[in-house]
Amino acid sequence: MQNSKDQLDDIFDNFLKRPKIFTDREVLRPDFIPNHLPHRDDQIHQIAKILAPVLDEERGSNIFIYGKTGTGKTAVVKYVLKRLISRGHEIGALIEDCYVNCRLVGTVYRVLLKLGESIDIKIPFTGLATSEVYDRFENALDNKGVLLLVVLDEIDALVKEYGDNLIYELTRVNETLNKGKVSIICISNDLLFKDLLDPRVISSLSEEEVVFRPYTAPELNDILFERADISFKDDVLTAGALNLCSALAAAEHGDARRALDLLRVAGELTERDGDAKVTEEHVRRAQKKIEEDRVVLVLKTLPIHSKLVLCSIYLMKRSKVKNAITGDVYEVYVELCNTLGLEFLTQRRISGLINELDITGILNARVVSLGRYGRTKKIRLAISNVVIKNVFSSDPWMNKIIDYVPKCLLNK
DNA sequence: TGTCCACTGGAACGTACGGCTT
DNA sequence: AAGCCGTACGTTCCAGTGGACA
Repeated sequence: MQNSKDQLDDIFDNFLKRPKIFTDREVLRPDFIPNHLPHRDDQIHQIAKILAPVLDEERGSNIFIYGKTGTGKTAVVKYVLKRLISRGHEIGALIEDCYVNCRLVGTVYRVLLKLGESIDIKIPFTGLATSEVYDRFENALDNKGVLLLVVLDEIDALVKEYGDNLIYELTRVNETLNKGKVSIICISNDLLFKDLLDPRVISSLSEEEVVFRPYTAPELNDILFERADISFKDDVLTAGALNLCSALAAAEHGDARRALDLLRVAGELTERDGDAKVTEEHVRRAQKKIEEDRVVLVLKTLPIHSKLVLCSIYLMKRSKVKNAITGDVYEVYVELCNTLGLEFLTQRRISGLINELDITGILNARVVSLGRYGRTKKIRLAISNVVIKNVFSSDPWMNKIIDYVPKCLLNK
């Protein structure tokens, strides 16, 4: 006991004595909005000009913003809106904004709920018809006479799932309201997203379009340099580490979020090791750690049947089955369910779950035709056996079957 | 060249649940 | 309490299909 106390004291002492790396690590978080956004002056000015009429309490044009992840779309919009709203409030204009990430919020109903919250109306999180929520929102907006700037981020996710009805209704609000007004700013990662929209929606929504090109490696370097300056202590970050972060992120379609993540995690690893400087080696380890952490999180939070499907493919790979196809995976899956005494789902459902696992990047599933042996999916694990074994060994259900040898594989 | 396999994937529908309005 | 609503998760049905094989 004495021994472990001494060890603990050592750990705490070392922690307190370690070289300090960060002055403010929050600056490197993806949702931090800095006071200066390098290489985005054009977009900032463009959006500001489009929205400026709002200060006269006139409706600004709707805006459509495109660009891949980590190109600064969200940061720029939030930055401009913050400045615009505060200026508006200075001169007593009735302007409010509401930012909604459609992918996180998930459904049309909940988007409306968020919009309602932003103008202080209370809407129950379930129980009402969507049209009722819409009416309440519209009435409240008109009563208050507010000009609302609605930002619908990752709008492509919502439209793919539920269609463009919400956008259509919102673009029409201004026709029915007397006092209140709405300006819509849609942000999409998907450049082909417009094809999904009704022509009427496109015409009213695309009054103005702003495109965000990916950052180049030198541009990423500038961004990282500015952030590192306020987040790291002096002389802690080596130039090599910073350059490597930009280069790695530039290779991944110029994703600034990715670059900042790399830098933050590299700093955290340096701190944990008690090292004095962040080096290229720390950045390389950070890259590995980010990917591993993502995979482990996905694996742990998978629903039980998805875990069973994944486990089936894992067991097949371990039994040296060369090409896992849907029908065989299903056979193993059913056997695992029976072993655990669980009800099994239909093959149609499992086919869908395999597609979902493919999207997360844990699997590669490719539709192939085997001629007269039919059409199916060839399925491969995209992560190592070791990771699956480790994660599933600590899962109360999966650890019962992680070493199981499926009988249906014995004669294959 | 036509057949036919083993699925794929869209669509409609069912069920359970929490929670609203009346 | 009854009736309705949105959401999540699943089933059932079925037309469609790429390409090996006879």
